[in-house]
Amino acid sequence: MDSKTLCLGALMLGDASGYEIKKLFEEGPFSYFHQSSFGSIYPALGKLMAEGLVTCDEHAQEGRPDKKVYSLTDKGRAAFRKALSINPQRDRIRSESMYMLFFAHLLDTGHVRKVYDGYLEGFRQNIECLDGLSSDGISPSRQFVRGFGRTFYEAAVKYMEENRHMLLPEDEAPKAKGDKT
Amino acid sequence: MDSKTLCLGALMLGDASGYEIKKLFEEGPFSYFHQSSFGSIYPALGKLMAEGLVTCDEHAQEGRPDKKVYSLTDKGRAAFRKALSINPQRDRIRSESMYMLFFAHLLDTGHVRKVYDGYLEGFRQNIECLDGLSSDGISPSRQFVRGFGRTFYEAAVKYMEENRHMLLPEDEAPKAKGDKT
DNA sequence: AGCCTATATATAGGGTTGATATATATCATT
DNA sequence: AATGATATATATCAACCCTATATATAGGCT
Repeated sequence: MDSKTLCLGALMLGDASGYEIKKLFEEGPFSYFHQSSFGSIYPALGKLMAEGLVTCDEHAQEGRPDKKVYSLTDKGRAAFRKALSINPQRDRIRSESMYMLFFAHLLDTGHVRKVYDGYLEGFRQNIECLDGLSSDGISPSRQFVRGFGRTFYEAAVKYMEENRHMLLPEDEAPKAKGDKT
Repeated sequence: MDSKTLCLGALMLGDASGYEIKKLFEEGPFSYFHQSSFGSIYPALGKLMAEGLVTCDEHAQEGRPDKKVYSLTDKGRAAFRKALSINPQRDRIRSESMYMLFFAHLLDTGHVRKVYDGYLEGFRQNIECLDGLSSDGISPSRQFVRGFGRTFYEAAVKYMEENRHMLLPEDEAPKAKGDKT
């Protein structure tokens, strides 16, 4: 799914600037299952403009740089639907943490611990973020996707809490004792 | 994590050709959490050779093209450990299926159904694949990662089976009745 | 014959990433 | 005062990766 389609989808949620679109992929609803960077967003928006799929209003702001707010045209909305009517490609995942954990037996224990705990904490934070979101007025689709993400994070936390001993066997005994006192 | 490091890791599992390395990322143990393509593997192997991190033996084969089998040098092993001792970057995920399901309310029901069922079936197949693998002699690290993947796929299947009504409400009633007869 | 599959190596063009630059501000620290 | 951090904004570049393609060797199917 190319960046043009990703931007079209972002604008389906409402008019937005390039920066705001980036935020949707970085911290917003898309961040859990897709990504896109400035280097691809701005050229994509330019192309969408050239193709008549979006329009752009430049707004001056106080205390901030000017802002270009992009809107979908009818043509853009139609193009978006069309782009989403294809067969989806397979999910693509790149996890450096998981790659490192795969080779944990070759790595320094302290480093494995750091990677492990950082990864686990990341999942916990994702759950917190999701739980802090309002579900007022969002579509069932969006609720579905959010719930899917939450399910995954919870399963990850649970698995990692229960199976830490597989990678960090020496952490288990002293920690369990500490908790009991 | 660049393709050089990915190839070094692949060779930690044993000597391999470029094609075999690709297979590790396409269908093998790495396929669940990383990816790498011919377009990056072959140039990476070339660089690793130039840097003295791998060596390469060319083998003639019967009925098949010649095969270049790459091996790690000690220098390559050390470089691999070093590359894995950094802080991992965040996971990167791109899911066209999930992106489409996010916008399911805007799409044709038949298409949503197809995406949904295809996605669900993909998770089921991943579980089958994992279950068909032997766990003889693999490291705890590798078992951990495999178990993590399985946990995720199972959670995904469960969630999708239980929440299909959110995206395909009209599918629920007739199907449930069909099962009861 | 053409197409598909599998095993193999290799590459080109296009797209993406992460870093960077610039701008406008505020705040905190040295 | 200077520096660094943060946030909001637009924009770009070099390096990297992906997809598609080419080629080779073979077998199977239409």
